[in-house]
Amino acid sequence: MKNLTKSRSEFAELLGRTAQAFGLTPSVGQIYGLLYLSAEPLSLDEIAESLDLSKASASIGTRQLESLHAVQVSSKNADRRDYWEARLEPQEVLQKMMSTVLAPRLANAHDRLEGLLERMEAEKNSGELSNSAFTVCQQRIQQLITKTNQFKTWLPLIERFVK
Amino acid sequence: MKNLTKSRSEFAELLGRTAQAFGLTPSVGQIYGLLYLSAEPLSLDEIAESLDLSKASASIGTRQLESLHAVQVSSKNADRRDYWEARLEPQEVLQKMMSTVLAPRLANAHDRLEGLLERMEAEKNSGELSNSAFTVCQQRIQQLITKTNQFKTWLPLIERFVK
DNA sequence: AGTGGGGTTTAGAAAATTCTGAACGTAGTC
DNA sequence: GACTACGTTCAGAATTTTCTAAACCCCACT
Repeated sequence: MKNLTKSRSEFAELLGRTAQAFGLTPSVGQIYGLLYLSAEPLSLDEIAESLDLSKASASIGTRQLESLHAVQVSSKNADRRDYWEARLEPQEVLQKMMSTVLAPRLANAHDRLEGLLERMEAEKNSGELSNSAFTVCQQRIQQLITKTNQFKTWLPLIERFVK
Repeated sequence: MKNLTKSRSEFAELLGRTAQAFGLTPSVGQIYGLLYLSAEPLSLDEIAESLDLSKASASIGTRQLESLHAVQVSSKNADRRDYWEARLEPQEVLQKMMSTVLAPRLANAHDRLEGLLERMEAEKNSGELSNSAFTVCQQRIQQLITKTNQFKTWLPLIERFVK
């Protein structure tokens, strides 16, 4: 990483690993880390240069961060470059991620579990699954469905906490 | 996956992907999924056979799940095999993960940020970092530290919610 | 003490993910 | 209407993660 002090690039790497923990790529986290400590907005080339990334990665990364509302783009006039800057409220980024990433996944999981229950009933009827095995499965999956429903209810509450 | 009905192996795969979202390996999730729907405890060989995994993966996976309190091991007498069964309360597994995985990471992140601040001050004094740039960095990292502290406070509260 | 059935370890194979270079599209400028 | 400076796309290279096979250890039984 050129162009950055040791500690600023260390910060970027820290955020890179953090991003991974959230299922994002390291470079996305690094970009956010870079912008988060930057006094002014940076162009794509500056980002790629500072973090020693290809422009391609920088482009993909910034767009993804934008879709997560973690950064915003602007343009200095008389310059056709895009300039990127971090939104400085990590809580809001987190909140957005919860509603745009976590919530849909939860809904998806819920649907899959429902579908699974149906297919298991079919397997019971066709004899592939013994009655007693089915009972166990049904009961446990039902419990899981209930829990995901509960969690869905709590999610907005947790969001407000985090904010 | 031999030995399992279509829907049971689908459930295992679903949990495999879910596990990845939590930073675990797919096989770990699959094993939990298998045990979660199993009426009786299973031996290592049965797990490997059912999920089409090597015994090595099964061994590593079960041990990791044990450390997360997601499964427990027992032995039928007159049989030296280990028999594994799922703990059926996913909430408690989640809670345990929060305290054993999330909390230490938070603490670690906190320490790193503190260290970073110090090193940045040094960089300012040595002239590597301009005064104005330092001010921005300091302020923003400080904000981050404050937030992680807040989050640390909330964590136990959230844990109780999830349970 | 030797044997066999169990679990664990680990070097490296396989798979999955992430990143890059090169080609492309587009809009502003001369 | 060619040129240039920018962002984007995508095939495949590079890296990282995950899994496996084989060697190993340990204990129970003989």
